Amino acid sequence: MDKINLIYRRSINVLGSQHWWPARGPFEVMLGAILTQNTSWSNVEKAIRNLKKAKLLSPGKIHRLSEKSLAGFIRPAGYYNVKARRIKNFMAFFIGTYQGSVRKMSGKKTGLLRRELLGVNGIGPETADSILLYALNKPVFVVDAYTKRIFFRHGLVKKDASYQQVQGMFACSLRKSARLFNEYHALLVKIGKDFCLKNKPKCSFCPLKSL
DNA sequence: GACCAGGCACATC
DNA sequence: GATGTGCATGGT
Repeated sequence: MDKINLIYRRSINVLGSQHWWPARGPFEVMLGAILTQNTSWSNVEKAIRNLKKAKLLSPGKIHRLSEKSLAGFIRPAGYYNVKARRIKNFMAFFIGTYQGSVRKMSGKKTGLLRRELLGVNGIGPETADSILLYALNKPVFVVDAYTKRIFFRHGLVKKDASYQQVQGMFACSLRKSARLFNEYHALLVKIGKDFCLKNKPKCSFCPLKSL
């Protein structure tokens, strides 16, 4: 068995199923995907809570909200001015193209939709793929900083590997399943947070030790 | 106080 | 195509 499958098997055997994404419903997931850019999820939760408390958790309401006002609500998530602009850009696209309907958006072919998402200023490959996988249940692998770091330390990719290169590796080795991609990515984040830290890796406790 | 967190766009060479 | 920089809060 190849190493990519081996890492998955070992991770899920030791850590168990992770039950991602920690948000309620596809719309919150899409919002969270932008809010969590280079930011911990606990801060994202605070931002979403603020919007929820103000009863603003809908595409139309956020679309009508001023950028400045939105920035105030999402402040705890950091980069609040940039993210407010990015969220507004996304809502304009979501409402303009799909009338704010997750069902309509989900009906589009995955490849085309990915291109459209990447066309929105503020949505890059990871955010687009997070939306596709975690909000719309499309079989697209999400590559993030943890994924790259773990795979680099296991000698599977070069340090400067591109997003596409890493994503391609998964596509080659794994069956194309949203459920599997979801679980695998969630496990990598768990391992990244708990063991594969940036400067102080705790390799001796890592489930992937000796792989 | 330093370091880190589920990126991205933009400028510059 | 590669490399550098700004964006910002909150937890450890």
